[in-house]
Amino acid sequence: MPKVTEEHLEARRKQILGAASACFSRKGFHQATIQDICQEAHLSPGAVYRYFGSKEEIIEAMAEESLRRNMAVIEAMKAQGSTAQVFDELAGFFFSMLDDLNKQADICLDIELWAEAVRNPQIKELLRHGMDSHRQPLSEIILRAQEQGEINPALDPDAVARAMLSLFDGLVLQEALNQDVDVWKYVAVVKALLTGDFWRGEREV
Amino acid sequence: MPKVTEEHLEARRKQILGAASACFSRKGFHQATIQDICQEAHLSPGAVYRYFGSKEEIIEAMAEESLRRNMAVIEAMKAQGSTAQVFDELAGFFFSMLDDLNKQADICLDIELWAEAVRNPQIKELLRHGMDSHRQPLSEIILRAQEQGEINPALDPDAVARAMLSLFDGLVLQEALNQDVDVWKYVAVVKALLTGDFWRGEREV
Amino acid sequence: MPKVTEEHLEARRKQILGAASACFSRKGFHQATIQDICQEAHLSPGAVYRYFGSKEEIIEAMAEESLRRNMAVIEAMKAQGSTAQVFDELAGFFFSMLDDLNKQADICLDIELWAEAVRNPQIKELLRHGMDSHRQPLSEIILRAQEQGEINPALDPDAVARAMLSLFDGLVLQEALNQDVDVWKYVAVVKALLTGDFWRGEREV
Amino acid sequence: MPKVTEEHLEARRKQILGAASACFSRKGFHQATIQDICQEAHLSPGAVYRYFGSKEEIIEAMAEESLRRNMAVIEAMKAQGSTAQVFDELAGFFFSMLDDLNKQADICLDIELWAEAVRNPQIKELLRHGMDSHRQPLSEIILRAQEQGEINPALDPDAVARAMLSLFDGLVLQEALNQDVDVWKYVAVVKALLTGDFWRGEREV
DNA sequence: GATGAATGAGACTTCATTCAT
DNA sequence: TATGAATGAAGTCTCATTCAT
Repeated sequence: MPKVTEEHLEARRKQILGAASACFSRKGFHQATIQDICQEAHLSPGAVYRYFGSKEEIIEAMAEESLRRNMAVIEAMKAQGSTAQVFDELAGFFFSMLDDLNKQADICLDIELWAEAVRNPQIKELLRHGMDSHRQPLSEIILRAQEQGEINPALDPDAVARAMLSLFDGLVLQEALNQDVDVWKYVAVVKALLTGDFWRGEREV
Repeated sequence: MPKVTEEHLEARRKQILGAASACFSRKGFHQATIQDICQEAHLSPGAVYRYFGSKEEIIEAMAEESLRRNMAVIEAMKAQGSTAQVFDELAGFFFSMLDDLNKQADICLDIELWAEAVRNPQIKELLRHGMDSHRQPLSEIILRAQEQGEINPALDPDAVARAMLSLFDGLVLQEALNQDVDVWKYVAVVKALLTGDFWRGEREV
Repeated sequence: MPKVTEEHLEARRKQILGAASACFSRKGFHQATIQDICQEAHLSPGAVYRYFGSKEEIIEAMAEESLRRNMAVIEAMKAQGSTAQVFDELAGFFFSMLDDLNKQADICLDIELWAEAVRNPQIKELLRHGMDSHRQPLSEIILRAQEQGEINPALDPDAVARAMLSLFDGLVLQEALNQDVDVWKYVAVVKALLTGDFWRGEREV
Repeated sequence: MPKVTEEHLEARRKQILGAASACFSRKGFHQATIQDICQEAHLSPGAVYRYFGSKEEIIEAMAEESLRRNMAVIEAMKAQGSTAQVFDELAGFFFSMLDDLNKQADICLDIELWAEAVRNPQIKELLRHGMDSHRQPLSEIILRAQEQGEINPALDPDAVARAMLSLFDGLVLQEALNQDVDVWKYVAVVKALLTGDFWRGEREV
């Protein structure tokens, strides 16, 4: 019955990855132990090692899953056409982070992944690819906006996309350090920056 | 010979912290071992433990030193008066990062600290304080610019400051993942965002 | 297989405590290493730490076990009625020490525990409780003998009990220093002291 | 100037041994560190190692000194003639222990030495010799008392001496475990045992 | 003689991983 | 498949001892 096995395998992997996420976000990759994960997953070490060859592999699988989640969000963004809508989507993106109960855990994992990427080429490649996947559609949107005279054509679309990603990742970091950050005010600033409402306050935000 | 002691003590601490920085940026806090640091510093474990009570203490001392360095930069920024000059200083800030040979190592350490802060209250407090120290002078500059009608008064100055910090930290992260990032183009975008040259390309960058 | 667990756990604890006893009696608590114990028990450090949280815990568990053994002996003593029988029991107590092949090892452990008690409140409490448990039944026997006019009623029963314990512990110490002590002659003296045959030799011993 | 050197050497040794006593009685031989002793003696490790070749040597020198002190007491005892006086001396011995402010520290050291003797042949030899030196004069006194018909001649004088030493060492142990022991009542019992006042209470104590 | 910084072997403990059941 | 006891390498830290000053 390979089908049962297949489903079972996938279910177990999810179970383990979920437990791993919880542990990693609580303790970090290198301070969470396999035993921690086993306890969280209600599994024995032997069982875990049936589905993953090493702790390293769990970390990588978790990173992939984490990126897959983020990717889905950006896919939605890409679908939109007008520049204005992109900004709304971006705002929506920020908002959606806030409503998620697991926000703080996800933030912790993200930052943990940043640190891991610095030294683990596998993870670095994953994150870089994830970032590229975000940046490229943004780049295209920018380019189109420049062609339509909406955005300063002298700017490098790629650099603009990078700046936009920075505005997101920077907030992630700030929330990690201080849970009291007022995200809505921050989003207002981001909108203002991108729409030209920042410099001289002629319009309402 | 107490005369030697004071200088010597400080020199050794620097020696150890330097070695620790190197190891931590290469391997991360929790994967770099005390032995690694000893080898890098050409010292024995016993010697290291004469100057620091634990690995934890080394990490914290290193974090403090790292923040002290960053702090100096922002002090310069605070001194300036006009809004335009602030942006130049900011650009200068970006530039200075590039000229430093240790850039990559510093970036790695920064990100490592972000991850550590998530779980180590001691480090979190340090980073939060460092960020506050950067944000507050920025906030004041923004506020002044708003009073002079240069910046949209509807925006929260604090949130603006946060956005500016994001533009910096976000670049740090992107450089960590990809050393080929064109910082100059990125800086151009940041300037455009802050000066209003972003939306519609009426002025030169 | 939870069926194995309970028995197995207890068996392993005993195995480890046995090995620990051997090592401790050979080298002392602070000079016997965990590695020594592991070798003696044919176990790895990891296995030992599955059953005891620390070396300290092993010492305490061993102390408890040691006292439990001694306690059993005194229980027998308590059961007897006449004063004469108490002395026979006491003699029996001395004898039983001699027949045990592990005598020397037990003596070493006892003395080691005395020294440990001086500085380890946990152990001190254990030993004190053990001594109290010996002293109290003795006290009662003395008191009864005083009421029956057998023993000088001016003496404090508790102090008498202490003196009797001293006669035992003192021999333990002397055997530790010199294995050639003639225990039988010593027991004869103890009997003489307690029965009044000491002063002037009117009766046989 | 060899004379100065000689005095100096002796003074330093005493200083170090004094500090060592304090540390050893507080922490035990194997948990007190050379650094502890240095701090207590206001000396550097280098200085200590000029006067003693190793920690081991310090322990042995301390043991010797400790025994020399005890020896002096017993010498006084030996001088007395009548059996009654011996008992008074013995009582005096107990009393003198009580008045000494350092009593508790000395008790700790004694017990520490017992434990050390179990494993260190040097120390064992020292203690054994110390005990023999106490036992022999006692033996002779007993023998004389037996010849004069005061003490049961069927008893082995040596075993009697051992019992008397036990009564002393046993109290040392009990005081170590419980500082509230009433030494006076204990001494009364010892006297009663040795004078025949124990069995049947015809006389006052 | 004295200092105290430095050494480095070795102690305790942890934890990723394996394997008999 | 699953278990969880066992392994043992490796990590952090200590401390007796040495030696340049």
